[in-house]
Amino acid sequence: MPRAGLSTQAVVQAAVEVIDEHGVAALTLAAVAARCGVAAPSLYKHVGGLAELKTQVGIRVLNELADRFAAAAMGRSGADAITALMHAYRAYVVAHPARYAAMPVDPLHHPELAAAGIRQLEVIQAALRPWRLDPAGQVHTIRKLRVIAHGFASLESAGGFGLPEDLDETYRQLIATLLDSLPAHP
Amino acid sequence: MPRAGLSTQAVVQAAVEVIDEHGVAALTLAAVAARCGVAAPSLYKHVGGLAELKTQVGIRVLNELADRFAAAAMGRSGADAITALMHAYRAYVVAHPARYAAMPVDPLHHPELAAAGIRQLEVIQAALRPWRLDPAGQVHTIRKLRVIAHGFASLESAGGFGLPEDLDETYRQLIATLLDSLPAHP
DNA sequence: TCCGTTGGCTAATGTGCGTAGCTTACACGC
DNA sequence: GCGTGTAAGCTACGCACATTAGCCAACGGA
Repeated sequence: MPRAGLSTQAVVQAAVEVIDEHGVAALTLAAVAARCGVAAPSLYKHVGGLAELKTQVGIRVLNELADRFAAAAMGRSGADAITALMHAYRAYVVAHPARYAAMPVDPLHHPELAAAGIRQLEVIQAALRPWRLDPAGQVHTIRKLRVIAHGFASLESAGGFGLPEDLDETYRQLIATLLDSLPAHP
Repeated sequence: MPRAGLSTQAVVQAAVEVIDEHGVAALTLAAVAARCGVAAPSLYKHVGGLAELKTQVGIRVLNELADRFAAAAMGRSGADAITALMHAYRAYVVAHPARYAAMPVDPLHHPELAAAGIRQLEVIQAALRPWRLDPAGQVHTIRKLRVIAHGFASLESAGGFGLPEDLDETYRQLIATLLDSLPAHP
């Protein structure tokens, strides 16, 4: 009985691969165990169960997106930075459509996910700084950016757009319109 | 052995009630059967199985929303009509948050759902008529409306907004910004 | 009243989650 | 090199759910 040498992160990695290949609905402990070359109950040595595994996957995905955010915002500011963030969001979802469906929509309500969610938030807040928005204005602006990014991404990743052509143009228009609606900044 | 007097529509109705009360993840044949006062296998006399039941629920929800659309657009035109449609969308989702999660995002790709999806589309196309958009402009505009409505609704119904106050204002701003971005019409 | 159809049932199978309890590989101390 | 404790694997089991098979009774029309 040689050991497989698993770890929590290895199990999460296998779960992400299962999702990428077969969709989020195919994430079962049986599938993950098979991919790890292990019997299903053995996974309980590394994760608390299916629910916890899904939470871990959520954390992983949130952090991956936060990494992309940080990279996209680096060296940019103002409208340029916001545009780069919005395109980084979409690029991640296009690269990993199934994985996006595993990203929790309300991370701040879950203690384990909150840290990863706040990482994303901070990058956006920094990018908005040049506008010197009042707190309420900042809340509305972040919400509107999120509505557009999430709305577009969830529709695109779920195949919700009938005609695939010109999606870039639609997304560009959405971003441009939102930026135009912000007050001018120096 | 008295009969329960079920029908396909009665089973779908029970499924919608289960979703409303316990969330879309709780939609199981066992739960629907219990609500109907029937053993689970008996449901197969009325629906083909869980997958088909979910499709039927999707059709029901799509049509309910299309009904709201038709009612909201009646007697209005132009920006007034678009605004009414957007608020009808959100009002439906606020009234039935769990049900919204059962609404398929890509109805046009499924023959059984397409008719209900097209009903919605036609109401929006009619409301946009005063702008006399060229076909590409119409596609982009409908997509943008959908991104905003679906993005906002899915975040709101999933508890994705941290602060509940002022959500009306955020949504109003999104609609107003989009309408402002359209060319003026006579 | 008779009989075919139809809507209900029980029984059984397969899959998946999760628990209990056993065994053994491996790292560490001597 | 040799115990030995821990932890990583295992099998066996119970439960929930979807689905199929096959039985039986209720209902409605001739």
